[in-house]
Amino acid sequence: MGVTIKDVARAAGVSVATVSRVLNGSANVSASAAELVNNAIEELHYSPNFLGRNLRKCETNVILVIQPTSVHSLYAEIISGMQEAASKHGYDIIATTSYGMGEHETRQMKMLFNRTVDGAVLLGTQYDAQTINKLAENYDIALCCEGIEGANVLTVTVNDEQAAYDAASALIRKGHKKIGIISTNSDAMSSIYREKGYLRALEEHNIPICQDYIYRDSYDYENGKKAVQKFMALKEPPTAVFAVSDILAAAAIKTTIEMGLTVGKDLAILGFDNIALSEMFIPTISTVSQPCREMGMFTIEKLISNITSNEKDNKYYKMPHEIILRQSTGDQ
Amino acid sequence: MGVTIKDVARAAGVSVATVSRVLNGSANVSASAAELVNNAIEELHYSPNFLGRNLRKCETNVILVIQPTSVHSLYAEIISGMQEAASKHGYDIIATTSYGMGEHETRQMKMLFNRTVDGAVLLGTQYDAQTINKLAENYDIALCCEGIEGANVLTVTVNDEQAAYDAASALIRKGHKKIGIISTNSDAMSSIYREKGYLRALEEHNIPICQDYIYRDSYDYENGKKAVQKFMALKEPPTAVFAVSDILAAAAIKTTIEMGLTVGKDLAILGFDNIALSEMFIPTISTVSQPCREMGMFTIEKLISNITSNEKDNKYYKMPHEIILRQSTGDQ
DNA sequence: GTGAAAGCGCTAACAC
DNA sequence: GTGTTAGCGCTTTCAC
Repeated sequence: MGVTIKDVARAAGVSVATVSRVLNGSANVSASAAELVNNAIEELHYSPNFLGRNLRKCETNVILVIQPTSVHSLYAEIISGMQEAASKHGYDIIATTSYGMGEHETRQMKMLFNRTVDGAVLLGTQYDAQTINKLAENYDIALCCEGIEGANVLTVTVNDEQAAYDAASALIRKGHKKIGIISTNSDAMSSIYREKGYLRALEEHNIPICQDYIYRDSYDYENGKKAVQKFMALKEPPTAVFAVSDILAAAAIKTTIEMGLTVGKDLAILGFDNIALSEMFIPTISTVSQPCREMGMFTIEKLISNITSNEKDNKYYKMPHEIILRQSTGDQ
Repeated sequence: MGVTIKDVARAAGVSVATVSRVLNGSANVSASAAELVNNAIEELHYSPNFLGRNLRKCETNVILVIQPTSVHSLYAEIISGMQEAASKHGYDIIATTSYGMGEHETRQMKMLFNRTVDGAVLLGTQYDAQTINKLAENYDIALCCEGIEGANVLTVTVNDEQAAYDAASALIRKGHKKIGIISTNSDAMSSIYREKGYLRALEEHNIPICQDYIYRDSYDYENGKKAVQKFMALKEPPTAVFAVSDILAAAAIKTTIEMGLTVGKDLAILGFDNIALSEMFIPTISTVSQPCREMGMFTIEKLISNITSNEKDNKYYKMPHEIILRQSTGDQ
């Protein structure tokens, strides 16, 4: 093994306690002793072994973030915000990817159980409310981006229902009456609530709901294509489409163009997430923007506060969204 | 603190050694004792504290991966391959993001120095060869995707020079003689070698090199735009462009279209990386594909072998690339 | 202001 | 096959 606190103590001619005090910035150490210690540290290239420290202190100052996928720049932004907030409090963020698979998630969550990390944030999870609630009894966890019905745990998301309502309303305001939705058949709350918001917008504007205008499948890129193909084969195809993700919107746009139609004119398309792609795409994609960095920061602030205090905040926080109209709805 | 090995031992009526043996699958334990222990573990919901275990064993079975950015699906793919290889050997991968900033990278590398992880992979680093070499004396590290001139450490990349040569040659084979390159002014070896490969292709095909056809700036999306604007303002604009990244290529494509030109016809554009975007984009982007998953897997295999053995493999491995021609070069 | 020593949870020699 | 025990590197109480 490498050089330990003992070696430093010996080299500096002080006790390990004094070295430890210097290491931890304790006030009770004389300037002369501190200098001896710091010189020894320098000389020996000493770096404290955190396994020892963490074991002793029963804390690691590390927070685990489990993301369902890492190709999604949405999560990258959120994690970036998390990192900023964490470092402000002396914490580190480490990220793993579950690929939406429970087995991976469970394996990664072991870092929480085996005390390798102090807390965990789940950006979408395979666990159900009951499991989450049981975990939350013993560990500090938070949900971000994706809530779970019945989970009594710190949660931070946008108001998906309202966001989708606003998105559909924006399309209605542009004169559309035949509006399709590309949704998912997953049991993800975000998706369900976005569908609800879409329906409420139609209802409140006295637009009859048409089941043919509702397409449900997985989040996969491919399904944006299938949805548009299905929609456009209808006798009365929609003139606008709301997709619950920008990836689906991108696929929808691509398919629309391949059909020889003009996006934003023949068919308006509006997505969700405002990922990097959305602004790069041709045409640029209208979308609902989530305050990613802020959500990440807020989640970590709250989680660290839960970790360090003994009164747990298990509230459900909803952050403000924003509708961004670009070329794919004929704007800009 | 939670329940410890002692609690389990007491509950099972055995010693901690026996519990430890069961935990670690040691053969020297009777079936009856094992059952007692397993029951106690179940009952108490015991999960071993890895801080204790890791401290004792001087290993964590965790490998740190530092990526310069997390919005890049290229890295996501590589890390996915790493995860697959790691779990095969009972290791976990944790990822952090440096945002290309040395201070972050240094802070994250502390996990290596303080023994929180057994090894580290750098997907592009701010460190210079000298620093890397010094680190490599005491720690197991690997470079993936981006090599460093003079670094004597396990490195896995594609053959950037040859890949760029092949890319430019593909354009030449399509009849282009006026070929621009959108490169970077960073000191990243990948970028430098891609430029070299481009130059060699022109030379070997007796095409004179034109300095006006070489645009250098940062990797930022914006610069793909600027490059095309500069190229197209020339008296003799290029008919093809090779960009050292797909992001730059995407920007170049977008700008070309905005200029009223047809990509693949008026201007052929070929990128590098084959990220998810490249196939989604309109038009689809011709590119050089790196074997991301394989590179990730291979890097981890080698790194774990370095960690567990005492003869270090510090070789530089070059993985095979592939040229993929799509719509942006007028193919498909 | 400083040192001695206990102990965090675990593994692995060693003894039986 | 099982238990006792030392000790991994560190922090922190307690004495002085």
